[in-house]
Amino acid sequence: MKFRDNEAIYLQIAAYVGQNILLGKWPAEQKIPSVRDLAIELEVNLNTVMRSYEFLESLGAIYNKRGIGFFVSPDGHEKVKAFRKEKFIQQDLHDFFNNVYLLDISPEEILKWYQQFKKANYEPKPGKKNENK
Amino acid sequence: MKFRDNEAIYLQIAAYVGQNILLGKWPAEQKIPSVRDLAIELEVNLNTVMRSYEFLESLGAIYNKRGIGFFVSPDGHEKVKAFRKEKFIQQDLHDFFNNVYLLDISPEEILKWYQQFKKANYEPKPGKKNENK
DNA sequence: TGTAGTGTCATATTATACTATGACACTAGT
DNA sequence: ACTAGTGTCATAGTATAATATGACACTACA
Repeated sequence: MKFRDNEAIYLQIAAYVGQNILLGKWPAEQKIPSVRDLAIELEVNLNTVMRSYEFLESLGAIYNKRGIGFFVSPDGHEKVKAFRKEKFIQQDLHDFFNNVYLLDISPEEILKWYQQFKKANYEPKPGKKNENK
Repeated sequence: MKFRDNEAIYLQIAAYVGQNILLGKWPAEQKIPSVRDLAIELEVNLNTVMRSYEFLESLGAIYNKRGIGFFVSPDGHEKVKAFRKEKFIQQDLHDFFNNVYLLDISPEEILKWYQQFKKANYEPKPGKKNENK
């Protein structure tokens, strides 16, 4: 997996897991990949994934069954959403608006780009099957 | 100065300097604070500010006069704007839209918040003078 | 010609993230 | 009972950011 260099890898992995929960790919009570499997899949160290899971567990988004693995909490979806919204409002929004203002970008242009974004990333593509992986 | 913990301090300082250039507070050919002065003002180490200035110099936004100090490049405004726009388009925009989609926030709400942001941060406040510091 | 202000360089130390590796205990299923 | 899969713990090593200091060369100016 490709990682940005401006954020800790374990937080990007937590965001990746959170996104799968938010999108419903990993529903409540479902087992998520083991720390070893996800480490191999994302090509990072086992300890790094463990740090991500510890973080998500501290949010109450996932929980652990001894000897078995990690599972999405019954209210995992809400927990992830609450955390992301908090961060979004408190941090991302201000920086984003500041850039829009300083770079002199019109709100209309932003709206247009957003429509393109949705189409490109979340529109059902009729010709494809098995988008999961 | 308060720094976020999710981005290197020297980059946040570079962004701070860049913002002053974009806002016209520090026009072309004007001398910017010495590494020592800015280090004291922002309560960081001298070396950290030097790293910020090296970075901005590599962008062509500022340049150095030996023994005197750093100055805003003739096209410093454009250089800063080009860099920020590139980063904005390539990195920030996708994450922002992704959050808007996942958190189910309406574009109309974003627009409303943006108007509030502009009023709160960039509207001239009649009662105040000497906003610089 | 001092001297204060400037950037520059070198070294050492601390903290954190990430990696690498080995060992251990718990659980499920054979 | 054995075994495979799970999380957990401990230790060590590497890289980077940030700090703390001291020393040096250049420039402007009194």
